[in-house]
Amino acid sequence: MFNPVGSKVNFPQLEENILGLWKSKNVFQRSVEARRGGTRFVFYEGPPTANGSPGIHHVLARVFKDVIPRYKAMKGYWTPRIAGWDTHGLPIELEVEKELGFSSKADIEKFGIDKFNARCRESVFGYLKEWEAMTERIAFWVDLEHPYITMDNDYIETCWWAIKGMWDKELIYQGYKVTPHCPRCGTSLSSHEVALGYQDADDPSVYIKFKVVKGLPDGLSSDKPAYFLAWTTTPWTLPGNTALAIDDEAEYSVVEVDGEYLILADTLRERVGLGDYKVVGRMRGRELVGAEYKPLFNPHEFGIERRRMSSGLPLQEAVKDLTYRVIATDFVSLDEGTGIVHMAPAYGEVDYEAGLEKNLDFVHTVDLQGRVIGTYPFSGKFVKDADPLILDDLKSRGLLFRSETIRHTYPFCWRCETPLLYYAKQTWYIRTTAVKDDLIARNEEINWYPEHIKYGRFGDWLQNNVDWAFSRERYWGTPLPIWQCESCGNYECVGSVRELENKASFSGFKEPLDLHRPFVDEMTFNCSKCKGKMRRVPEVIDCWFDSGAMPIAQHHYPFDNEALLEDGRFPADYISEAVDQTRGWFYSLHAISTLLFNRRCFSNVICLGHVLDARGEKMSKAKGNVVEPWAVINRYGADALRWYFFTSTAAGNVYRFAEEAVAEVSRRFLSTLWNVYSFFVTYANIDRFTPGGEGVSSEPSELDRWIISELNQLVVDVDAGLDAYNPTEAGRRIESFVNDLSNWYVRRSRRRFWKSESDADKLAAYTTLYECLVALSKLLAPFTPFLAEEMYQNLVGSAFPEAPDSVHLADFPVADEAKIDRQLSADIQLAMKVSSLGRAARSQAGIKVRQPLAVNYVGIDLKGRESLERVKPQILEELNVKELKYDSVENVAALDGKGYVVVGESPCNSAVPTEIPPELEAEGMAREIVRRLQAMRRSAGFDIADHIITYYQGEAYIKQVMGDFADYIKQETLSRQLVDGVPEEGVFTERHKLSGYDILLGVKRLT
RNA sequence: GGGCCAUUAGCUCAGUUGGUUAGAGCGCAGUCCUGAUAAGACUGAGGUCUCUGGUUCGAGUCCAGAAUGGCCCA
Repeated sequence: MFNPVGSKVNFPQLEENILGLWKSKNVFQRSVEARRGGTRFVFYEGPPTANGSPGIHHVLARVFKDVIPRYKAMKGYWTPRIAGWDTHGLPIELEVEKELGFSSKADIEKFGIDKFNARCRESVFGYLKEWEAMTERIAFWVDLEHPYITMDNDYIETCWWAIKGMWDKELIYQGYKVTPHCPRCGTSLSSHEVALGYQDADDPSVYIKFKVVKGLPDGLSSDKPAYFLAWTTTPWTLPGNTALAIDDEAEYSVVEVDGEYLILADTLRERVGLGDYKVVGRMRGRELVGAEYKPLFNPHEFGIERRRMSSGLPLQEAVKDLTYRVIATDFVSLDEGTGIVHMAPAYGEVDYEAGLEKNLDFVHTVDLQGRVIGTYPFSGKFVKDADPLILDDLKSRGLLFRSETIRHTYPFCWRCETPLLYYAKQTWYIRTTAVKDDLIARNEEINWYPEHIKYGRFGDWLQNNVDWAFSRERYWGTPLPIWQCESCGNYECVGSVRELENKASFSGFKEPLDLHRPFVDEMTFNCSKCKGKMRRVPEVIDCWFDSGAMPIAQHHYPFDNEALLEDGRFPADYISEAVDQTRGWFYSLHAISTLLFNRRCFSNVICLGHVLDARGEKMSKAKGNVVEPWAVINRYGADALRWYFFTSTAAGNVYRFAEEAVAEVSRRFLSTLWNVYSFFVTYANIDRFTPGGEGVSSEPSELDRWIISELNQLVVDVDAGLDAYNPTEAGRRIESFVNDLSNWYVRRSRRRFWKSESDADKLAAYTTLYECLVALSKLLAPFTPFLAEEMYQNLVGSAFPEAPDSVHLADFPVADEAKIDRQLSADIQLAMKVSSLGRAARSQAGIKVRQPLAVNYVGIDLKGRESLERVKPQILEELNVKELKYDSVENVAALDGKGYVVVGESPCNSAVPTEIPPELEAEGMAREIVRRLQAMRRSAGFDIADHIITYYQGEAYIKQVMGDFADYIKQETLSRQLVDGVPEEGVFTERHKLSGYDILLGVKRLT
């Protein structure tokens, strides 16, 4: 006997029970260990940070992370899954700063880096409990008891080892990077922070004249001075100017103004206010390239260093008549300004990039507090205060053409509202460009889902690879393991704790070991070159490096697990994260593994779309459209949410999330399946059906063979879908199978289950439906692990004590392809279509299906007739007709209006007669009475299997029908007797009017 | 400003190498069936396939441009 299953179900409650079962039986660990001998299937968990509560998008990622390993485990792979936590990084620092009310790095240093980092360490697991609860509740099976943690000493040590490996290959270097810098806080801001602080601001909008000294275009008299006209909104960057940029395709004009020549883009003459002046020459931009001009301020005259942007930034000697060149770049705008762009490589990212490419000079005229340095008249001023003084100076020298103000959006520090300066700072780089070809080649070996990421977003990113600026001037992170000699400037990179301890005159070690700042900063040793004191550089590293090093760092490679790279634990077979990780974790994994080993890091990756709100807009606290995952799970259950994520759209698309969509999934799919399951258990218990019992070697009916054929095809398709990392297709196939199972197989089979005699046909029906439900529980196990388990426990657990005691320990179904009958499948499909047409014809003729008809004509070709003939009984029953007759489509169409109603057109149509002979009308009446009696049984609260006595009273026609169809009525309603007379006292009684005849019916339960 | 993705019925989504009349679910209206019943079936209404051009005998599908939304960069 199976446990009784009601038609109503509380999924969240069911799931909580299953969680208890898994825990008590230790099912997750066993599902891994049971396959220990199998081929290893490696999953890498991209570590989330646990210092915020998990959102709905985390649920999406986690269920995709879950479904594939579950499937692989059922396919016999050994698939341990290790959890991980990302514990470093700016967001954590910012939160602690907020807690402490800090506004700058100076506050942190005053507070003490040790105390600050201790706070960070406490805060990183602020939401750990919630993360663990969520992970468990949605059935993401991952080993939470032994996670890797990026702040552990061992983890950091592997990062050091990796950095040292790159250092030894000369892939690490120090360079400049232009970053948004807050001069008050003294720190760079991340792009995320910059985005927080855009505001409208009034700034200067000035046109500056740069005097041409060489390369003046031909045909211009050299007796008049010529100037390049350039535009800027940041006058303070002008002393840092080292080049002018033009567009080499654009047309430039020379305009004569008050005895001077001004050069600018022709299309911008009008805008600049020179439209009415005489154009004395025109040329392509490329003709201007190489022309030389005199700097506005020669740095050597103001005590400023001039460096060359080649490797090492060599200092340049003082030059009295310094000139700079005009270069061509591809970012010169012809929509605003003058078409000639002022370039200050120290204060602009594109400027800096162009500087590297064109080997320009590099001049810093501002310090990190935003004050002008050197001996300018405006030195010592904050840059914004220096602006007007600079303009006055230029004006006095006749170099200011026009000066206005402009209102535009400019980034400000989100903490202190100070305007940000783009500022070139020293940064440590990883020379990823040195392995660009390898990065691209290794990407060839990765299967991306969706495919377009491979050569699109990710491939493009690799094609345009730039070196990885991986140092951060922060506190809570993996310290950069580079020490510098105080006296000779020599750098040494350290690759392990032991290496550090063994350095000459090493000191500063404190128990217990903590590789974070400030403790690591206190560790010093002697320079191998000059015996000077080596101190660690102040930077920590980008936390993307931490997470990208997880394949090795989680195993403390190579200090432990020396065989890691060869023992099947590398690379990953599978990872999955959302699409924003293409330049985050996907890249850091790929880059580190290519740099160190020139091997791919993962073989298959599902790249998920983002979860947006129902209107397709980003969820944000400000908009108040954030979906709380617990609310959804507590209402509909984790399976419903999982199924929604798997099947609602292709994994790479955005998800338009609405709670109602989860409700629909629950109704449409989970409830339908549950109904089938409940139906089966209810009747199987009544008939004491025992699966696998010795018994009648039953002859499966056409219908049974059909659903078994469909089932085996389903197994093939689901297996293929999951094997191709496409849970969406696989899930949708299951959905359509369940629909067929419920709406055709079960509906068509109902009579077989509730008929009284237990014959071979009945047994075949039970056996077939049982097989379908058990197979479904296994197919669904990776997708909806709770419902699958519930069904499995009841269907298999009770009948086969020797079977695995969890569906997640079972093997994935294997299709018996011999049972796939494509012809039969096509036959039934056609039967469904013909039934549909027949019902439509009845509907138009106004004849209900309960009314039997003598014949239904089907217009169809010969091949179709053969098909239908094979499944004829099903159609006769479905349409409630005595006979199915075939003819050509034309002949059937011709019946329309001649006593028939015809529906459909090529390739088939259907005709039903409108006249009903009396004997069929009586039969219809009998069925009508049966239906009323059935409804009354239910209203009276009888059990399905209760036998009854039926009372009736009515006119002669009713009595005749009751008599003629007595056997039928008795059988259908489980009536022992049909009594023509007044029901006894207390009998459930109803009065009906059927086709104009009054009838009184009573039902009495027999005990 | 650049790159990638998306845009198909009121809503959520399918739509294969270009090929007959563009489909499903939900919702809506109506009818039916019913001991799976807070399900189910059928019918109907609902589409300038975002827009503009192009290639082609033929475009939802290929190409170019634009718009809107999303993501990543700047």
